[in-house]
Amino acid sequence: MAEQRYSRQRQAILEAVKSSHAHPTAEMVHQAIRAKMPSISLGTVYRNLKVLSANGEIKPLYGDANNLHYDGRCDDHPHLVCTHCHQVYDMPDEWVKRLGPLDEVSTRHEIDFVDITFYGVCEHCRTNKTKEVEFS
Amino acid sequence: MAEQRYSRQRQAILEAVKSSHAHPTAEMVHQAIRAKMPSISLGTVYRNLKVLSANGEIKPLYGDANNLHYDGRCDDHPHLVCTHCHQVYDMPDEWVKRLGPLDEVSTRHEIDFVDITFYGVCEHCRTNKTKEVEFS
DNA sequence: ATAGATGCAAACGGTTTGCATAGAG
DNA sequence: CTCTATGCAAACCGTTTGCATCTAT
Repeated sequence: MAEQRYSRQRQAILEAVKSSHAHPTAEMVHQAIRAKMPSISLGTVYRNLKVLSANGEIKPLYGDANNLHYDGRCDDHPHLVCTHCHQVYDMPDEWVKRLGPLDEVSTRHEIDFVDITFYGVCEHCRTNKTKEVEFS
Repeated sequence: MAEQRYSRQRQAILEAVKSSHAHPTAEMVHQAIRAKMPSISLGTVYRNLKVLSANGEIKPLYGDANNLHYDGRCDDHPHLVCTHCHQVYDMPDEWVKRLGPLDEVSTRHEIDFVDITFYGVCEHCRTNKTKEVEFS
């Protein structure tokens, strides 16, 4: 791997993802950082989210079809994707443990990691029946 | 739900997804059908994949970040996404059963279904070490 | 005859990239 | 001083959409 420099922007992006509980998208990270660093470009955010993922410092979440989200927690745990508001929630890692060791899963394929994603209606949307956003 | 007509195109698309073991993307379905129905448009394929998903006749797979795949099998089973070739494989539903009943998962959120996706290197890519495609 | 479905092509939106410049080491 | 990272804007590419036409019922 080539040498890597720790720019203010990269630091801010890592910090933003780590400190957020919302599993932010690139757009959300960009908005958040702009408050303090107005000149940061969206392209820089995208580039750094890739770099940080490759470094294993953050984790991409594929569960929401519409947008790529990122998780500051890198330990293995499931998520809930709300089919109404598209928000992503952490779930207890108990459910990952129930699967047992990954090397039992297949002898033919090499399994590196699992993703468990629950889909449903989050507690907020359950009460706020008003907002009817379509999930596709 | 509004009345629905069973066009030749829709039939062909359903048939193509059901009969494929490759968890095809819209593009793949389009190519497959073009052989026998050269005039079918990609837009029609996209529209019908949505309709058929909404009908519950096929299932969208979000596990591959790059492309939306579709599964002709609608029963609940995990998949393996190869991080080298992006191919999607079926895995035994045993792993879903290990999670236990979904209504135990959360009392706060309403859980409707789970998705378990394994990531790794498929048996084919394991032996063909030559092709080094990057997964992002 | 009447709506739903199609083909075509343009538009969309999230993400990536080329390039000149800035800035970390 | 060197070479990675940035900002900007254009390009990309998978997907959606508007519209005139076709077709299943």
